[in-house]
Amino acid sequence: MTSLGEGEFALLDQSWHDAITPDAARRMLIAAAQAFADKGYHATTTRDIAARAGMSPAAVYIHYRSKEDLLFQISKVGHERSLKVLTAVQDPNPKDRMARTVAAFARWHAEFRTTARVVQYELGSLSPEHHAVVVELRRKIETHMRHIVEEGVRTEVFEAPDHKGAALAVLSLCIDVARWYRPDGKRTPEEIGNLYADLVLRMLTKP
Amino acid sequence: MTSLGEGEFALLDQSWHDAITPDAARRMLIAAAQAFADKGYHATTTRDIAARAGMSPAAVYIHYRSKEDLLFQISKVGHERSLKVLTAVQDPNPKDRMARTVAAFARWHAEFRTTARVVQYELGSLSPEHHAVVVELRRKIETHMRHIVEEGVRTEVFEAPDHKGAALAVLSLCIDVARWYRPDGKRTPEEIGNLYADLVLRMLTKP
DNA sequence: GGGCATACTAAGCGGTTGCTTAGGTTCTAA
DNA sequence: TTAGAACCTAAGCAACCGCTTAGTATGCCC
Repeated sequence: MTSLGEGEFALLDQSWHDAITPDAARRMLIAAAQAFADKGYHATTTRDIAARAGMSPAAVYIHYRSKEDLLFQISKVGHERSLKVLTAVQDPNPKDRMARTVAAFARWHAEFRTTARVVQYELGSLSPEHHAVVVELRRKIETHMRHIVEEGVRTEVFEAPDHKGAALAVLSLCIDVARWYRPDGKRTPEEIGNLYADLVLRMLTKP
Repeated sequence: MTSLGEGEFALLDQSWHDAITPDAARRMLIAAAQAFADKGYHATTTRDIAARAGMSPAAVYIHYRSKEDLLFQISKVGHERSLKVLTAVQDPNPKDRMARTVAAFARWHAEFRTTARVVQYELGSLSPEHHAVVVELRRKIETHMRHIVEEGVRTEVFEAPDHKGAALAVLSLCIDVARWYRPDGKRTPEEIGNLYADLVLRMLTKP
């Protein structure tokens, strides 16, 4: 329901710069992402997207096949980004690895809340073929988190009766940041990441 | 995308029995709740709701002013139910109180996933007036959880540098159950409640 | 300058949307 | 037996949807 405009656009424009060209196509995609995050995919019209991008309704179809294609591009690249953020951390210490991973993943869901909301809440609107592509990326995310939990349990620093359930809960906690985070709130994305890293370590660490 | 039909309908019908009469109005509301939970408010048509309830499209408007009115009834009663579940637990021991509250709240979000999804993910589709009503109920939910955290911190069984942040994280964890829970999964709502109660106590308890 | 690809707009088409209207059926009670 | 309330349907209206078509402006190579 809220939009920050200038500052948020600049952040997203930079974020999508290497993935989407030319400029007009990227502007259209960012406009779509903001509209989808704000009102939801089905409540957003192609005229709405075009207006946000400062172009005519027909301009959408020069760069994209359909409204659903626009959603798929955002969802696919968004999922790839969040997977990259999750897997980027490498640390020999299981506790440090978990803490840094959770901090980065939770932070991403706050900082790139616009993209994250589309990634997490609009998968049901994808076509069956596109849905399958995205589900595969989500499977990788779950597997990776489960491995971090299991590494900690194996080295006896973590304690979890249900590895998969614990991994799911950790991911769930981070993902839900995209739902409640507001850019005008008093916690910065970095602070949220640190708070969550601390909470998760408490949750998992063997006493 | 999945629907269980018979069994789920019976559960919801019983759940809404005292709040919505007559029968036809309740059938319509349950049909709407299932459709909204399944596909989202904006992707659901009034013809779709009527068909699920086994009636003609015009029948919707005998019992409800508009499609948005249907959403408001579900959202309002749903919020009241989840607040009641949260506040029902009374226990002199802060740890037991938190454990039982989290277990009940998380369990509710699994068991009544259909209602919970509408409650948690469709607030943005309410009219400004109806949105305000629901936001007030949400404020009460947050306040209540913060008080439970603060009671534990005061009696020195919990440890949390940021009371409000911790309460938000606990609620967030429970709420997100509505997103990932599947009735055909291997964990029962009760098991999820117990798992989550354990995780939250570990998160908050002073070592 | 001429030929041509790229990027865009104005206008609008067929289909769907939320909702209304006019009318019919069933039930209760005097 | 009949008046009237409650409940439901068939048909359809105005507005809006995603998307297409026909045509225009701009830049680039020869």
